[in-house]
Amino acid sequence: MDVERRSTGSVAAPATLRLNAVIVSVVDTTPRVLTVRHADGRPALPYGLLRDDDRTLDRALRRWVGEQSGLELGYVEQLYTFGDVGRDPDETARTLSVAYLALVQPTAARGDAEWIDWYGLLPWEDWRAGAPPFLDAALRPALETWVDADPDPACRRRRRDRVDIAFGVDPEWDGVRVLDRYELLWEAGLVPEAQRDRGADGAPVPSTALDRRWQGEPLALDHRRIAATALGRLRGKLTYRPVVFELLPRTFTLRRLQQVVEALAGVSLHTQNFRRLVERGRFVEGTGEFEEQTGGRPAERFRFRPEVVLERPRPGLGLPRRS
Amino acid sequence: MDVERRSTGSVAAPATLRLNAVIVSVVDTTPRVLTVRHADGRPALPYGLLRDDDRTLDRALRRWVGEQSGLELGYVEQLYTFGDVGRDPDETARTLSVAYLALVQPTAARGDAEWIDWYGLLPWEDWRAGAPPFLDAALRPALETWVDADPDPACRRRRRDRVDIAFGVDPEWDGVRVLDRYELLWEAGLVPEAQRDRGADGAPVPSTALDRRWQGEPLALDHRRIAATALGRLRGKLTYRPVVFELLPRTFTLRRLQQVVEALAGVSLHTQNFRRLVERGRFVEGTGEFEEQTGGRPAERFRFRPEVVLERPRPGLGLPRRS
DNA sequence: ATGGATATGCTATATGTGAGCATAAGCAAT
DNA sequence: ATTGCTTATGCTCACATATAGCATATCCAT
Repeated sequence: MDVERRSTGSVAAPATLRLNAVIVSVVDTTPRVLTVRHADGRPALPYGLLRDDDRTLDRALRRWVGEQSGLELGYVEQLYTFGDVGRDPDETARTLSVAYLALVQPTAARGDAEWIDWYGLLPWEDWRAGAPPFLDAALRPALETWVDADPDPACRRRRRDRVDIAFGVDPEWDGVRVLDRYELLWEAGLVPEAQRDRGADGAPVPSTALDRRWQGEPLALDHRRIAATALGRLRGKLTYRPVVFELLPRTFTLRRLQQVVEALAGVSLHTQNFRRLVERGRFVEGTGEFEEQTGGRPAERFRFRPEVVLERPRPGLGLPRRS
Repeated sequence: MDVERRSTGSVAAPATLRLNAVIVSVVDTTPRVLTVRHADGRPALPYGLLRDDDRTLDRALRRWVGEQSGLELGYVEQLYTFGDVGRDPDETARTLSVAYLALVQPTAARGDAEWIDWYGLLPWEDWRAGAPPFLDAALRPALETWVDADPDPACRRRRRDRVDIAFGVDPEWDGVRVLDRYELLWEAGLVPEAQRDRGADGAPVPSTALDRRWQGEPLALDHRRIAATALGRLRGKLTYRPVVFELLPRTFTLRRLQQVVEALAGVSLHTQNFRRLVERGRFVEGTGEFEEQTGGRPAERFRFRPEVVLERPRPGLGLPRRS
């Protein structure tokens, strides 16, 4: 990128620009994210560069994802642009990443690419079997310690509020606040990245210990943060746009639809109410075909009705709680 | 920005990076956006550059907005990163803009900066006095002409669907789809920018005429598109985060709160139901003071209760329709 | 046949929303 | 003082929607 000069005389930062992709698919009941191997051996989100002949950022993304992995991306959405200094400790210049979310149907990974479990990265986000026990047993206590560690009462107060909002005790857990939670854990020094990222600055990392098992699998650089942003955004979008269907084949059973929604939302849903929502919302139409391998009563196969977006202003699958 | 080389041998595009700000305040009942004068004489969104010593993009934004206009930004949110080629016809390199939304309380503009009416840019978005009459009289017919202008029936079908979704006939008008609407008008050649932007390519601009009055005031470059993105995002956010209060002084009457919400949402609200929402949602608390200059019964002054974000998962002001 | 699993329908209750009526309390002109 | 207009505020009814169950249908494996 060109070095620009500001009229005030200071030199604009030279920067490296990247496009990052959080490519998601749901296999069985597991939401997965495509990763590649980074120089430091950790998994990382795939990235690519912008070329002169890429007319738009979206097209650039589709091009290099196709080149690298052979995947044809369907649904694509810009997530966020990350540009803090020190994101990549090996680079001398600032690295700017424009991150994208993409949804695809299950496909085999190619080359060094690998699908990993999204909840392997963010284990506290999976509430399908109820609240993860380690939340109360280990995570919240560790956060408490961090809250109390600040000498200033006002700061403690702010920390406590943030924890309460993100990890919701009094109100309830808000599935969308994935990034808030990750950032708190990072600040509290409860994920390995905190150590790594602050090594340069020499700022002290709180020593609050948290068992490795509950810290989740880290990614290279700040990529777990990007993955958290993506999960939060996707969960939000589910409720007002019919994006789930991008992850499903042309026909599917209602149970399968529910599984995929549950995988992304990270909660178990009340089946009967979910079905009512789906049918009354006219998201799908029956095909008359039936699935035989259900292990129970055969389920009808449905297909998505794209017309819903014409019929209702903000068609999304509300999430009827509980199993 | 550094010129990068990809392993495939192609040269990465040199690019210029900017930060753009959509700075919003509501004066009386008018939502306003801060503009500066661009080289071509048109108003433009203020922009600034990233410096080495800006640790984060947010900080960079706050720094140069402060330097340029003296404004201290409170609420700031990253909107979108725009990077299509040809955004700035005068630049040889691609210009990347990371756009931000910022909310401030009414403040005088400094230097060449000027506050302009947001609905001067997007007149079809203001439904506070009911549906703008020119929508049915001029805008929709012009869009119809554009829809029918495509020789391919499948394309016509897609165009019609997009128009129906964005300008909602059967379902209803969705206030959030501001960008969809602006983009359609652009594609249909119904805003002056379309002419300007496509001059270079030589692609034909549809000749569908639309009275200048209904095209809205254009901004320099693609800044009206950014302003549209901002309005849509803000309208969405209103419904699930208490951001309105960033635009209000410490105490305010419920009527004032309603005015500001109406100004942003672009609709008139049912006062009684709005009050019910606000009070039952515990967004505010009374101060016991009363406004005397109402021209009617004195109104109590209220203050925002920041605790709501602790009490409820997604506290926002639903929009009870109609006046 | 029996039990377990899945699919699917139905309903009682609570809650939320839209729309309107009614009253309270100020000001201004008569 | 009375009347009428304005804004503020309280209340209610009807209707839509969501929550949480119960109940039944239909298959498979034993």
